[in-house]
Amino acid sequence: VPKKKPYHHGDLSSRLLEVTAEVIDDVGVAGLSLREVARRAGVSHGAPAHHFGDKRGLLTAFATQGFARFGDALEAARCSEDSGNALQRFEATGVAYVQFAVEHEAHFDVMFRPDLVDASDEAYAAASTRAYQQLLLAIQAAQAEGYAPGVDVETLAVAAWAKTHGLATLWLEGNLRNVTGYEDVSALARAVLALDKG
Amino acid sequence: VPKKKPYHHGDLSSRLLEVTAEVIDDVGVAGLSLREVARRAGVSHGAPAHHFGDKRGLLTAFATQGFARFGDALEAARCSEDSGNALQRFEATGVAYVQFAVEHEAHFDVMFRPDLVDASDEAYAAASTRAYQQLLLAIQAAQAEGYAPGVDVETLAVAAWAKTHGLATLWLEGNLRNVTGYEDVSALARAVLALDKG
DNA sequence: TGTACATCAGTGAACGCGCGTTCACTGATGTAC
DNA sequence: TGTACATCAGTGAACGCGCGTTCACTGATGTAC
Repeated sequence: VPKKKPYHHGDLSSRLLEVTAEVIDDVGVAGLSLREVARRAGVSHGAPAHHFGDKRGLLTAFATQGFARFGDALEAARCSEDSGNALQRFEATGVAYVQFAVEHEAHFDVMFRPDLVDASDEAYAAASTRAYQQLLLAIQAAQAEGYAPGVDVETLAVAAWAKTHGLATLWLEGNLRNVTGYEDVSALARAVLALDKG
Repeated sequence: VPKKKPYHHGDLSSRLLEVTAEVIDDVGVAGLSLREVARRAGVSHGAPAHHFGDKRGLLTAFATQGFARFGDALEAARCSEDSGNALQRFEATGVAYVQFAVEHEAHFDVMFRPDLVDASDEAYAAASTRAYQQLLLAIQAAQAEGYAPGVDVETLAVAAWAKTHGLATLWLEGNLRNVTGYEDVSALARAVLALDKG
């Protein structure tokens, strides 16, 4: 299948999203500007508006891309066949949550920011819902195998979400820098998430 | 004890901190500017620099104030005599964490932001350490009464912190808006934190 | 194959804006005698 | 009580900056015939 022959740049809108990640890595979300993104993409400062309308548009597309990849990562963990039972896969999904945040900090920093993003955007909503579904499915599977019998799924979901999201944000903000005794974030996440086994 | 007679305004630096909270409530941390703070305090735009040096200085003082109040709130919950045993007080401390975040959103939004704050500021470091101590003390007391025997305190602390911090941030960012069946955040927090009892 | 035309990606000048910071100053307050 | 002086809180003009957005445009690409 031959790629669509693009116009001038080739594939500017993808490239702008890549550059967005780089800029956020360098100067943070707050420091991101359309003009800097354009500059690094080697394109005039008006170009991004052509593809994304405005700054919010760019960030919405960026967050959507993040949620798509996030959903993939969670699904992969949830469906992994390495671990025998559903409870283990549930834990692995939680670890994947934290790992994704650390490995894709730029995306993660924008994904949950309704102040920066157009939350009513259809693609955005769909991608974030799909990611959340992975968490729910992992919990339901674990519960079907006897985990937390009789407890409301929604409550379990909030608990799992809070724990992983809290770990991720605390780590990214540098608040866990003093925690010793763990090789990396994943090891810490594994230890923390294993606590409420059974 | 008569109050110190102040200079012109009376107590401008306290007032500036109050106004900072109002501005953040209205336009978010990202939208905060020294000029707007000065404007709302009815003072020239150069005045804040006089008290706080620069923007980072203002935010550092604001975050420090937040941590001081936060520490008080956690300590009050940890030492509350309403609940009989240490495990209950540990849970109450967690609920207080979430409750503080929701009731003092402006402060909370700045407290954990090393990108906005001078983390090496002594008063800031002291206030945040003190708050963290409350969490540790609550856990140690619970453990002394048989909670999570043999588990590393640090791991327990990270788990508790992650859970409460995650709840708080998810709630504040509006991500738990769809969760039904709970009267308010505190009820949700209570349910979530009660899960890993025993 | 060649030509005329339509499309649309990207340009670059221009706009108006609010910001943080600096700095010489004013004038209110407190203090020494 | 009164006067001279020192302190310092707050003023306001000025600076230079980068930003988001708009818009008439250029010119490369694709298409119809």
